[in-house]
Amino acid sequence: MSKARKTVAAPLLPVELGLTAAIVAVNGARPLILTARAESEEGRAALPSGPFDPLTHRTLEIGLRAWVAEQTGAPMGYVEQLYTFGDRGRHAQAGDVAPHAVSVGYLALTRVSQRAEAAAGFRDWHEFFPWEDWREGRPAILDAILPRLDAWADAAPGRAERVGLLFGERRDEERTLERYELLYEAGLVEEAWRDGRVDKKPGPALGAAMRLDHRRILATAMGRLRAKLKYRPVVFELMPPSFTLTALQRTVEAVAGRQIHKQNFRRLVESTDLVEPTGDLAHQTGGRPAALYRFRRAVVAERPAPGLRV
Amino acid sequence: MSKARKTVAAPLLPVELGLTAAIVAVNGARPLILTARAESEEGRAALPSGPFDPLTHRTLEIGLRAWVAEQTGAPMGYVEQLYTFGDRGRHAQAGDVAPHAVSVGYLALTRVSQRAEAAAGFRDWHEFFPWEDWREGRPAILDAILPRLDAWADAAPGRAERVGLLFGERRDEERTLERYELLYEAGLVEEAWRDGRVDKKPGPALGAAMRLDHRRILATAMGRLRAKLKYRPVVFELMPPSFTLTALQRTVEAVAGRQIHKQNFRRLVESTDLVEPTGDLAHQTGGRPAALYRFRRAVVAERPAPGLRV
DNA sequence: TCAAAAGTGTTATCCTTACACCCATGT
DNA sequence: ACATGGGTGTAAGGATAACACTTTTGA
Repeated sequence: MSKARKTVAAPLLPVELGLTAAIVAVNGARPLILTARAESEEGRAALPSGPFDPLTHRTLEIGLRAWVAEQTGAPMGYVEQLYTFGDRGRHAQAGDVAPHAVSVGYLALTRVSQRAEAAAGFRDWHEFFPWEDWREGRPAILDAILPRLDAWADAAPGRAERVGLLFGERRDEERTLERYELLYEAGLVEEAWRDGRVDKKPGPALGAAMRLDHRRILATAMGRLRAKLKYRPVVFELMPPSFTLTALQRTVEAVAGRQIHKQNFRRLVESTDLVEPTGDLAHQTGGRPAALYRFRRAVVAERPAPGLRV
Repeated sequence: MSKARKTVAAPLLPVELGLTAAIVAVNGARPLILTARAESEEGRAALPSGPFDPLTHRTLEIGLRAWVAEQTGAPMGYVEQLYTFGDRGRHAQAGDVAPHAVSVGYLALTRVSQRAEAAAGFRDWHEFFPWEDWREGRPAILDAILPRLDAWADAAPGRAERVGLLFGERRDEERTLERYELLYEAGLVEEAWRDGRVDKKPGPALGAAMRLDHRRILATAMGRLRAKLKYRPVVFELMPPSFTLTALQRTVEAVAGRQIHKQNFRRLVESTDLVEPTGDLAHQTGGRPAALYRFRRAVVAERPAPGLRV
């Protein structure tokens, strides 16, 4: 604690900086992630990513918006920085061309039309995280996962508690990253043995793998989004201008990965003043027509933490 | 939404990457931030910062730990990445030598001995954020701040709501960054006119300024720490191995910047099983001796979100 | 004996959760 | 007429917030 007064003013070393985006949309009840089919790495899915060009872009976020608009043609509404990944493991497979590239991960929210979905490269995020969908109750795939995790947990103390906490009924839906990292440690996802960190375990790899550490970035995005729903009105970035309360609920459920009690959800939405009726009705519901609502942008200025504390 | 399948594989452009740390400790009732006296910029306080050297450090965090240990001699316990700042504004004053340096900000928690505090460069964080200390009720400095903010708010619609929401009695203590940024927008902090973004407003600058955007990083660190207290047992990184419940409360209050109801705090601590009695008593309390407690590390494995939801 | 801080008991209120039924429409 | 989803009322339980008083020690 003696020389704390000295600032290192040595010249910084150049590093290659990439920007990677987890662009999320919801279509009906399907949570979607925009993928770019990678040309290398055996066609594994990748998140769209591009370089940060400090000469043309004033800030990181401006750089991101620029090339996502260029690649997807759709402007992103909500954009939020997630995390900066500087792990050497990222490039274990990449031929060591750039063993130290640093990548800044972003979460972006957008809307997608019914038909543009597949054409644009959107895929259900549960293809990559099948264990995260508890909307129909405990996902069946856990019957395949838990025995393998239990076997791994038996080999060291403390592991069993982590498994129970992250994958049990009482799990916290926001801890998607920790769940993925646990599966990585346990050698059950392809990335783990591809990076050469952990030996391949017997049995199939869990979920579709992604390029580099993109699945980790997606896990981070999912967790952050699930957490953010509760205290910021971000769901509305995923909704069309007017929507029914059931559509809103389906969207929240798609993101949160679990069912929500209908009445309580409605009371919550009403009590928060997040929406107001447009006066119109939706008739294509299959049953009684539903009242249409729109987001009240004003709440953001009124309440300290407007969100849907489901 | 048409060409989303193409991954940009163009070579990344080199960028200078720095690591900046907000190293926090609490001494008694004083929340502290470790500063490095900057040699340039008229002796303004700076956060310790250093370059990321990709050749010697495997990850960003390892790089950070290495040079903080080197500079301060004290190993950091808890370390968490905050945000990556790539704003050109950072260097408006720096002579345009490196107009596009990117800096990764970190929050670190450490313990400080009674006497090492000043010698090591620790300063009360309220020197930089005097409006954040509501422990004795509404801070007096608001009498000087609010009229100036109100004047600024009168010039455009919507501003008054933001001011009320961020600086009123019902404010959210976690939104330190937004408060700082509002003062920046309003031209009331030195950084605002130093960066040339906003004209200097009449009246003194609020709080002590810091080098570059270090005060913004500190604001981010304070907000993140205040939020984290509530769902992770991070306070204990600031406590000695054994402590009284009152000392724990003082520490939480120092970080949160507000008073806590004694009985409710104690019940909360008990109900969460975060601590256990050591069996010893502290006699230097000035009154009745207090029971000493220690942190129960086991809770982390037991409960989904262990923290002090004050 | 008294100042100073430790430590406890109780109540009112709000929020969360759960449950079950009726309503309006398109087919 | 009936299937389908829209829409509501109410009650129990737990968490939170507010209150004031007793206890134990060092000086």
